[in-house]
Amino acid sequence: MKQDIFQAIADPTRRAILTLIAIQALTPNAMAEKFDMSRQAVSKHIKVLQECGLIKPEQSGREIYYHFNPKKMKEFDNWLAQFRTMWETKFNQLDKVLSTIKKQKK
Amino acid sequence: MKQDIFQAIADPTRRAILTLIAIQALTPNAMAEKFDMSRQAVSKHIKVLQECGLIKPEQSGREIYYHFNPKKMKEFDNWLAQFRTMWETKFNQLDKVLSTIKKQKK
DNA sequence: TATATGTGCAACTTTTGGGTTGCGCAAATT
DNA sequence: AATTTGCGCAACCCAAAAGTTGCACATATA
Repeated sequence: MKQDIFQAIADPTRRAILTLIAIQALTPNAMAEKFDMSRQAVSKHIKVLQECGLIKPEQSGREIYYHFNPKKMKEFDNWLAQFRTMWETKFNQLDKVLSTIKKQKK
Repeated sequence: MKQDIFQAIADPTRRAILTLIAIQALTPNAMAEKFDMSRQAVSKHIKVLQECGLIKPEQSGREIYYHFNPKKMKEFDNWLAQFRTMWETKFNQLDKVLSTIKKQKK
């Protein structure tokens, strides 16, 4: 099951994980302690995040440190770019488009 | 049921709707024709998008044109901002953090 | 006024997703 | 060598979400 980066971010726990490990890499157990949640539940979220490339594992003995992958997160930024001009321009172009459609109907 | 903007964006059909109406406002029927999907299914997605404020309805007789709300989308951009510095800096700070943790363990 | 069209709402079915439990394995500890 | 610890994997349960069907209602059109 190939995971989607948008779907990965939809879950609030996974967003919290990303915010945490953006500061410092953590093991699954360490994450589970931060949230009031079982290790296995956290592990499932880790799997989703890892499958879509948002986090990367780093083995250290029997512990695994997961760290954040900013490059993958940039894909969001790329997707958002198509809308960015719309909130940056004070002059709202949507109203223009809408009225244009209405005129065409007449 | 208050909808979450992250969850709203998670669905590929809803993202397609946003991309479509960012260009020009559309009615539910017009959207359903674009996708291979029933009007009612599209209407459900519309409801989700509307509840979280990403789109706004504009009544015109018996038709309803839904248009994109860029301001709401900017909330997503705001959340993304916390990670932006990480992919902008060429020098990857994560490796530093990771090695720091390892040292602390010793 | 009768009919067609565009829409939302509610009930139902099917699929997906988050969480728990139980297990096995490998690395550390005794 | 035996035990503890950290982890992933698989099976299962339950809640939520996506899609379908049927309906009601309001606005156009004949």
